[in-house]
Amino acid sequence: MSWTNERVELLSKLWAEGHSASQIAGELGGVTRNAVIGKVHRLGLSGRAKAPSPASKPRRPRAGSAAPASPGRTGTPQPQSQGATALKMESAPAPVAKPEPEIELIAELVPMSERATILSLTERTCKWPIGDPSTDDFYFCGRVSDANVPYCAHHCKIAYQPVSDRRRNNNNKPLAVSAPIAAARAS
DNA sequence: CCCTGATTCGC
DNA sequence: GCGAATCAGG
Repeated sequence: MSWTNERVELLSKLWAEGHSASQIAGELGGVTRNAVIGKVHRLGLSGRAKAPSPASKPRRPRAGSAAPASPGRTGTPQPQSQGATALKMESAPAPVAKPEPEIELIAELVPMSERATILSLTERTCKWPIGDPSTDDFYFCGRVSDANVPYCAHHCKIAYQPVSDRRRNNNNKPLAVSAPIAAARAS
């Protein structure tokens, strides 16, 4: 697959929204996260919020051709950009930052950057449905979950509530009680 | 271990 | 230009 204008545009959009490279790769399809990262760099839209790390990164000395070369690196600072393409992207940095520190209390509020579409769900993403599946504002929680566990920690608490300890008998085993669908309706 | 992005370099 | 391999960090 090649990087068509549309794919590049979608890549730029998702990247700007804070999606991870793997998520973007998953939604684009046909590419790996490495491809996405590579493209992101080539497009020059990398380094989002990344301070110049102190000291590290001698970079791999991979055997074989050693390209020492690094003498005169002075000169052109590279203006970059020059979007000749017909991208309608409004290069709005939009700092956004991180606003919500407490997601716990807010029942169904997942940051845009973490929301998942049906296509980006994996074995370790929360599949808790949020919203009405019949509308376009529907999405899955998408936060990380343990392998093979369908929901993130937060939604597991909702999905697997103790069968109530009223019964002094015992049974500590968590039982699946209400289907998330019910909760989804309510939200 | 899982994940993240960053970088290099053969193609 | 592309992206696998690799690296470095969480």
